[in-house]
Amino acid sequence: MARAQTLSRNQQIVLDIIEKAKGPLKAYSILFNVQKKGINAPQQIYRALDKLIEMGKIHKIESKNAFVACRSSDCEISKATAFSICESCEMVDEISDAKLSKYISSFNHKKGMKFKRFNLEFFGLCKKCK
Amino acid sequence: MARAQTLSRNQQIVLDIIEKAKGPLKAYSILFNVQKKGINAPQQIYRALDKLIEMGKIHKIESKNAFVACRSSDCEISKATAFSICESCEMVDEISDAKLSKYISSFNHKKGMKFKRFNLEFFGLCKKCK
DNA sequence: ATAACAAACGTTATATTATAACACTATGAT
DNA sequence: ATCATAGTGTTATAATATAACGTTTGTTAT
Repeated sequence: MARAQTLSRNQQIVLDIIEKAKGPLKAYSILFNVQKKGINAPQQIYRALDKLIEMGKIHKIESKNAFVACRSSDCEISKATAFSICESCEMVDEISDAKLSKYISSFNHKKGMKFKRFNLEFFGLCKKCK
Repeated sequence: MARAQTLSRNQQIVLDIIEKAKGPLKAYSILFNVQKKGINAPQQIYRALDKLIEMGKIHKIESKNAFVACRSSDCEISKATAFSICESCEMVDEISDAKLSKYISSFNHKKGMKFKRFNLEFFGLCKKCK
């Protein structure tokens, strides 16, 4: 059996940094921030990121190649993610709206494809930047 | 004034390749395919791609760093894109479903952000791969 | 027609993002 | 104890994307 929720040393270090951050972090910026803790190579970061994503602890913002902590306790499996992204200040906010998520999840493609998961990214200007 | 819909030489070359392709193409695979036509550098590809995206002729599949031709004549401005992506064969299909698009477009974030555009990517197994 | 401006081009160099491969270590299950 | 699995550290390299510069072409206004 896989260890239930225990994080490995590197996973914990990477998660801590991402959770403390105000916005999305890039892999190499994480790397630079943890070199004092003895992590030296991109591989170590990417491996931790992969696992954290699998566990639903973080999400990747695909349009930015950046990573944010998951704030909505109910998406452990990360199969329905939605974000709002400010095109000016780059702020990212996770949207957890049950209705929206349910609506999209129940969408069925004509061509017979069954969806396991979706990712939705909204773009605009946040309150501040407007 | 910008030229209405005329494509430049490089833009046309790149668009042709993408339109002929059965699936999403990566920038460097486009590059390798057009070297015989005198395009030698990534810059030339990326510049064409940027313009084609602006014009709504192609879309970027963010989760794959790949590009597909736009098949739905009504998204010239590319502000509401949705794709289904097979996790096995990598097939990508543009979804144009007015109802879905309308529903998502009309979604308003609590935090006061006004959305200009969204991109939705569904993942699963296509008919063949199931 | 031509000057002025904007868009596109070609090129070299470099930055950024991500993975391959290999040997080693720690942990958990039987 | 031993076997399997997950995690680690490291070097090297692949893949994706942009910066910067000077030139050429196309469009617009005069």
